[in-house]
Amino acid sequence: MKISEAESLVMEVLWRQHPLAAEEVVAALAEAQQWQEATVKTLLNRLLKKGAIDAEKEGRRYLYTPVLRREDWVLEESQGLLERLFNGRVAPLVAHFSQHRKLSRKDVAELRKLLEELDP
Amino acid sequence: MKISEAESLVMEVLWRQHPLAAEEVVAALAEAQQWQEATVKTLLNRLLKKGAIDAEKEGRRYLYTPVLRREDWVLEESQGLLERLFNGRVAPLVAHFSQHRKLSRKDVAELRKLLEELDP
DNA sequence: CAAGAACGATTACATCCGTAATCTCTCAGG
DNA sequence: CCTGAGAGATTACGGATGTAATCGTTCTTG
Repeated sequence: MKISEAESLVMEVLWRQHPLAAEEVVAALAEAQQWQEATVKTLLNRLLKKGAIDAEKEGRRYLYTPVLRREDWVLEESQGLLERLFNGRVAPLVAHFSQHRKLSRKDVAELRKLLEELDP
Repeated sequence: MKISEAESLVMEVLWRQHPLAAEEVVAALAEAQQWQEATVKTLLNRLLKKGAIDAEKEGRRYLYTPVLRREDWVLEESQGLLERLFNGRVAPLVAHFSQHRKLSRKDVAELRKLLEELDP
C-alpha cells in the first residue's frame, strides 16, 4: 500500500487513536501542520479510495479507522529503503550510522540488549 | 538534496563509475531498466539542474560526474526514514526487524561484531 | 418554515515524476 | 558544400501530490 508523505501524517493520527471524525483529525493535525480543514478532508478521501482507512457512518458524519496497520506499513517502508540503499540488509545500515557517529549511547545499549536476548 | 527514485538509479550508475558520457549511462541502465535513451537524458538533465551531477564538455559530448556523494545521500535518506518511522533512532528499527524475523544470521553476526568494536 | 451552519463530495490547480518524442545544432562523410 | 547522424535541449503528457476552494445536501435553530 502506497501512502504519500502527507497522507502518512493523517494515518499517524488515526493509528494513535481511532475511530475519529474528520474534525478530530483536523484538530489533531492543527498544531503540527497548519493545514486547512479542506486539505485534511482531501487526504482522508484519498486514503479511503486507496483502502488504507475505512469510514463508518455515525449520524451525519463519518468515523475513520485505519485498515492498513502501522506495523505493516513501517515494515514495507523500511524494507524498501534497505533494499534501495543497503542491499536489503540491516547490519550495513547500522554500520553506516555508526561510522557517521549517529548511534546514540542509548541505541548502543539497546542494541546490545537486543542481541543478547536473541538466539540465546 | 532531493533525488527521485528514477533519478537515483542514474546516480547509482555514476557513483559506481565516473565520469561517463550519456551513452554510457544509457548502456549501463539498459539491462536493469528498459528505458529509452531519451528518458535517461531527461534524468541526466534534471540531475544537472538540481546540481546533483556535473557535466564537463569532452569534444562534442558531455561527461557526467556526481557532485552529490552517495555517502551523504544515503545518510539523508536513512535519517529521514528513521525520523518519520522510528523517532529518529536506530535501535527501534533493528528491534522492529528482529520482531519480524527479518534479521539474517549474517546481520546478527555483523551487529555483534560492530558492537564489540564500538566504545571499547 | 427559512436560512445558515456543518459535512462530505467534487473540482481546482501548480508542481513533481516517469517516460518519452521532437527539435536544433554541429561534425563527419560523400 | 550539403546532408545526414548523433548529441544535447526543449517540449509533452498523464498520473501523483500538496494544498485548497467550492458545491450540494442535510440538520439545526430562530
